[in-house]
Amino acid sequence: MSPVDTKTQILDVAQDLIQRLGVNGMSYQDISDRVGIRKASVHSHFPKKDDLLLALVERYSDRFLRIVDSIVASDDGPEVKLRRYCGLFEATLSSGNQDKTCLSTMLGAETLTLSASLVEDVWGFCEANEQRLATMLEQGRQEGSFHFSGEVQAMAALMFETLQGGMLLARVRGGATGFHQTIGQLLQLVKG
Amino acid sequence: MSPVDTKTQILDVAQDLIQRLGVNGMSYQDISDRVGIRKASVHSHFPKKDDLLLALVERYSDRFLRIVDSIVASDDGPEVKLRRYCGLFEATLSSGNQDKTCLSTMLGAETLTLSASLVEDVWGFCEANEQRLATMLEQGRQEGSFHFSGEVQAMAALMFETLQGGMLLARVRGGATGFHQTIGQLLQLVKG
DNA sequence: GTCTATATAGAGATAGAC
DNA sequence: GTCTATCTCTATATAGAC
Repeated sequence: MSPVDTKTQILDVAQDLIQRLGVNGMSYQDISDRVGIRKASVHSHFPKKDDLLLALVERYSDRFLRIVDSIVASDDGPEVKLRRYCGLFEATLSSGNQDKTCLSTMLGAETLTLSASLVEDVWGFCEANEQRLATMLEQGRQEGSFHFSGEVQAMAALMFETLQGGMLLARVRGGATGFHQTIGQLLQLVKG
Repeated sequence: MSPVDTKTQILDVAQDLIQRLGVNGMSYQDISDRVGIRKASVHSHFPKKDDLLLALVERYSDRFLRIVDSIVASDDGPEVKLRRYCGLFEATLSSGNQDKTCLSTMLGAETLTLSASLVEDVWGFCEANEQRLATMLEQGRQEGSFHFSGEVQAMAALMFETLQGGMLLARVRGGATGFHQTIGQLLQLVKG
């Protein structure tokens, strides 16, 4: 077994490709080229593309939510927590080969071309994020540092949607400056 | 010439397919099937896929911004203007075969697989929308009905990003209820 | 402008040898 | 697990007849 086993390498490469090009903009050939194996070998690990995608979303969701939960559970104040949470998306955008969106952003765009179970998993990831956001917003309200109007749940959903849309637009604009500005604006709105 | 000429039919069908499935989820075959002509005939109108896409974005942008400008120029109050503007995106989501995103949302996701000139046109569309939003927000501030904190330009960008992200998420959720709620929340934040 | 026919390339996927 | 080889389908695109 190499330092990183092939299955992991396949997932790593696939994730990078999908976050940048989308599911329908990437192929098994692209994966095998980068991993340095043959297309058939990729199929032996993930027979169908949907198998790969399901495994990928599960891994991505677990990893991401684990980090989010560590932020929520930390003893930072609510505002710092929100900043750190938003920072995860900024980090995604600039990581690796650059210009990556959140996996759920890309799969969200391609929803109508994906299997029902995959969409369900993406939905679960989004729901989980909104729940974590709602928790942080609730903490800030009770603590007295957040003063936004409207329901906590609605504000959480809005924040997640803004982050998703912001990542898309950052790539169209060709830079992360606008996305950074949006996050600043978002936090200002939350503080009220 | 039929009541609707073929070139227009091609653009109509292509737009519907792309707004739902994306550029990379749709083909010339799909278009020709629905228009009722042969694939080669589609190529005679738009030799390369990029020709079709450029024509499509131009038409979409012109039409959409024309409606937006009529809203901006109307004698409605700033809040009604914003509501009407957001209503355009809600209408898109529910129109025709349902589950459509804004064209720029879909092309934004696929940015890294598209030609530079096409991305530039998408960028222009987004910029134009943010400008119109900034105008409406500025009017509301001067009139005294909007009290959000932060720069007008930053708030305009945030609004557009939220609408784009909201359309994506609406499809993942399988309904427009959440998107409608988000627009309500957005307007509440603007009023401050 | 639309058609038939075709070129070329790439997709996802499987069989079977090593 | 990885390979070669192959299957089948579909993609974009063009040539040339009607």
